[in-house]
Amino acid sequence: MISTSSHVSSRKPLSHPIALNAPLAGYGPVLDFRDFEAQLPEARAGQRRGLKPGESLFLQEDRIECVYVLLDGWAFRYQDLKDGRRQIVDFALPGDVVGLNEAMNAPYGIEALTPCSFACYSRKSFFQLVGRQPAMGLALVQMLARAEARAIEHVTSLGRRTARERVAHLLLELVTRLKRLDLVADTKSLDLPLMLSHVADALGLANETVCRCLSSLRRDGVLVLRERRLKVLDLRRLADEANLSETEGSEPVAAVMPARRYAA
Amino acid sequence: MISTSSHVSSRKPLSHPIALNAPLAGYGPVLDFRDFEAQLPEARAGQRRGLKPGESLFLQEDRIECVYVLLDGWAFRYQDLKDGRRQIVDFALPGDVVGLNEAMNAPYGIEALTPCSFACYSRKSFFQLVGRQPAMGLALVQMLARAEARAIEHVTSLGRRTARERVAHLLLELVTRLKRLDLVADTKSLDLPLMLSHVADALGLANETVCRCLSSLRRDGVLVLRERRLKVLDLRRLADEANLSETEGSEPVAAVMPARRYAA
DNA sequence: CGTTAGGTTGACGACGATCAATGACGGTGG
DNA sequence: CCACCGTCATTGATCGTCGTCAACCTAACG
Repeated sequence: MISTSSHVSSRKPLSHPIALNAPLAGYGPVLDFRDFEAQLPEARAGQRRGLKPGESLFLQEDRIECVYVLLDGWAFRYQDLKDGRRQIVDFALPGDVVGLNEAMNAPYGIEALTPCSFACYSRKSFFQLVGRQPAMGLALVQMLARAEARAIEHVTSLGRRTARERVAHLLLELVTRLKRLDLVADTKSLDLPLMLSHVADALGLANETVCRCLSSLRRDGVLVLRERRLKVLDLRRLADEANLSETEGSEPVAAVMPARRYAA
Repeated sequence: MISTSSHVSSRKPLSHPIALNAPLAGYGPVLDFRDFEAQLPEARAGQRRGLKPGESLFLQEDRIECVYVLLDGWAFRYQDLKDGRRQIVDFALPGDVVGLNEAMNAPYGIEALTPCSFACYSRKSFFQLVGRQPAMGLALVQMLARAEARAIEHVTSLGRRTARERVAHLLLELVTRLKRLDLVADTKSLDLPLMLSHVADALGLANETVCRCLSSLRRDGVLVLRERRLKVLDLRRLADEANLSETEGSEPVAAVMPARRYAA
């Protein structure tokens, strides 16, 4: 494991529960569906579903009836090939919604990376509830937009980036998302509940290759991996290593990462 | 070009314009947004935007205001890296909607592959119109679900399939989509307005590699590429070559492809 | 005709996969 | 407490797929 601890701190609640006039701009305060859940009257709260690391929320091919909001923990979506190889498609972090726009049978499975807690809604009640909270409709669109942007970046990574760039890019993405969610205490140090095999399966690489890339990034002073805890020493460098797309370079990354160089 | 002709036949209208009680099942009759457009009273029709092959609807990084429905032609979404490499993220076929859930700035550009015609709507009026046509809300969700499934397959392809498998998989995907849209006259022969470089950029390969894969698939009797027109000789074989995901094998593919073996 | 864009084929090299051995760590049971 | 085991990380050696470079071909077009 890159990280020993498989727990993810439950975050602090927002100061004011829901910003009703959230700006449409993509990079305003983050609304996520944990707020949605917090807002609901008791009776409306979704049924809970807890998962231990390694357990599945549903399997590829399962008929899925529900929309799930990940309240706490990390999970991932994956797809298996007939020949047994696995591809991790996306990581789900607290606030992410899964099972939203599938047809009948999910083309992927969901597996917990840490202990997870999901809220489950029938499609119907989910949309009813969203309809009742106008800000949540907006949040939903924003979330889908971010998920799609990530999917696109993922395709680009696998298609056009070297192994080292892919690793750097994934780490950068995760750091960025965690920051958005206020899940990183310290800017530089964070727990990723990932094994080499998860990173490898996400990036279309072999475990050994990921290991070598991490080692070389460490040798080059970009990060430290000690006692199974990842410290990013130099975010700017990491971004350089990631060979970002033209869009990525500009706003979102910059907005989330105050340019912070060597000087501690 | 794999295909000489860059025109795409405009399809026949549905016999009955909109099936209001479309089954929720993913594989019922295909509703697409060309119907939506056809249904609108004159005054509501979106403004038209025509594109010639190679022209862009918008560029990566552009602020996009509109939702676009592709009425006719082929286009593709792409992303450029800082070092100049390009990745094609997705192909858009008639009936596809683009620009739907972006935040402010598109993380990708759109370029026409054939002469294209788009209908443009402001976000607001698009959602109003969709709200007025209940079946279209359903169609929208189905379309998004299919697009997401494709994105996932794309990630899996790039991550875990060999060059040959990727090429077979892409061809299969395109054949399947064209059939769904009634855009293939003959089962076995079809025009793909693609150059090697498009396939290569979509699959994260070099032009030469794509060329070699196509040649070898031809040698092996899976397809024919004569006078720049692609004929698929053996869909079943093609599906075998594609190393499908566990889900893909079953329904959607099978439903669209009547099992058709060697015997002509 | 010459020019150009794109397709095809071969030779070669590099990046990353695979195979294998070893190390580090945690858990379990004697 | 220590021996044993299983899981995962690490490192080295070798191999294969695919990218790169280069030459040539073909078709379209002025």
